[in-house]
Amino acid sequence: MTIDRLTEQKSYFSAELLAWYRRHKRDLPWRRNRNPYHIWVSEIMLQQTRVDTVIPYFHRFIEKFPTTEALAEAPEEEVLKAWEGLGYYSRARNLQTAVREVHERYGGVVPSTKEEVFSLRGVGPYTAGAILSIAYNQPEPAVDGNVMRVLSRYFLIEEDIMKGSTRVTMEKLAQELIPEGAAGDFNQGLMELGALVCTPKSPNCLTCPVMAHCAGRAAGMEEALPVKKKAKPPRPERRVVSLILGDGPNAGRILVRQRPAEGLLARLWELPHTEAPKAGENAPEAPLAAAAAHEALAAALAADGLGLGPAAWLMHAEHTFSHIRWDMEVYVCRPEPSPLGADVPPLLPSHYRWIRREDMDQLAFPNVFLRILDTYFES
DNA sequence: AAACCGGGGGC
DNA sequence: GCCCCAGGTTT
Repeated sequence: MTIDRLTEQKSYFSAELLAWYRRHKRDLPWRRNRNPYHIWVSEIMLQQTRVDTVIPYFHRFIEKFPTTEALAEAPEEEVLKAWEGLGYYSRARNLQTAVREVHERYGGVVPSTKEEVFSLRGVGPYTAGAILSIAYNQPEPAVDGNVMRVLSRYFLIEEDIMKGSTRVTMEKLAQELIPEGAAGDFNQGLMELGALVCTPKSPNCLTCPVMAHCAGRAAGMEEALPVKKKAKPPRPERRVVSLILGDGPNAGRILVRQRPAEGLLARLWELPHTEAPKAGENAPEAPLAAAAAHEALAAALAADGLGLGPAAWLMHAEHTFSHIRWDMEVYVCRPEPSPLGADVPPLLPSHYRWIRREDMDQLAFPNVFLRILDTYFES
């Protein structure tokens, strides 16, 4: 009786990849122990974010919130500040929500069953598998972008990896491949191979531990895989931004506001800004007239009870999110002189605040506003 | 299934 | 400029 070819290809892959990982694994901060909380934090930070970006954030975060209890008890604004610049801020708020749940329901111990881990806020199929396999060495698959790329090449799978059904197929396959008793190392090896060898472009097949049985390589398809439908381009939005300098008791301060609790950049702080009138269909790239910019800004601020004085153009800024592209013109402004005199500034809605530059240490700003403020303060 | 949700690095 | 990254939630 002969072992069929697919079975041989699988067992070869499992054994060689595991051995390769144990020889080549990088020394990463979250690999220094098996603290489930550390593993968890690292996996949330690593969602859609590169290892090199995460490392300094991980160190600072664990230093500031060393335990689930510390994170559960921290003010949300401190957590957001620690996340500032990482993006996808719902990850931070969901993580704190989930940690509080771990305290209320599981006595502060990160649970170790699939149902319980998966039910935690911000923990989906990938992260649940990662926590269970890496922290608890349970034989659960952890299929991320790296794993889909590696498996699609090695097994020559041409399904669109953007489809949910493909991920399910990959999870079944990945689970079958886990060597007995080595789920954590194997899953990390799969991702490590994707990050270091089986890269999206120009994979280093000649150094790959499983090249000998790689069907994608044998077919000359490694560069064409995985098959992935193209994403829609982000829709453009033209925005006008105000950097408002205070006078009277607010001299030396700038006006900032906190974003709503839901939606884009939820609860982060920003310079007041508003969407500018759409450019005409026939001239979408025409520069926005200064007068039109001031009018839009003044109208938006008037709705919050603040009058806007003259404005001087400062800079252009662009920022691209996954689904929106902000095309911004920034103006330096003064408040409209108060009818009661400069010593009695008008009352502001509670989500606005006059701050000094030092106060920014306490508030989380999206990177695009940090860049604008840096430019202003350095000029 | 598609949209929403950031930001940066590599080429 | 484009891709895509140790994805999850909502609609």
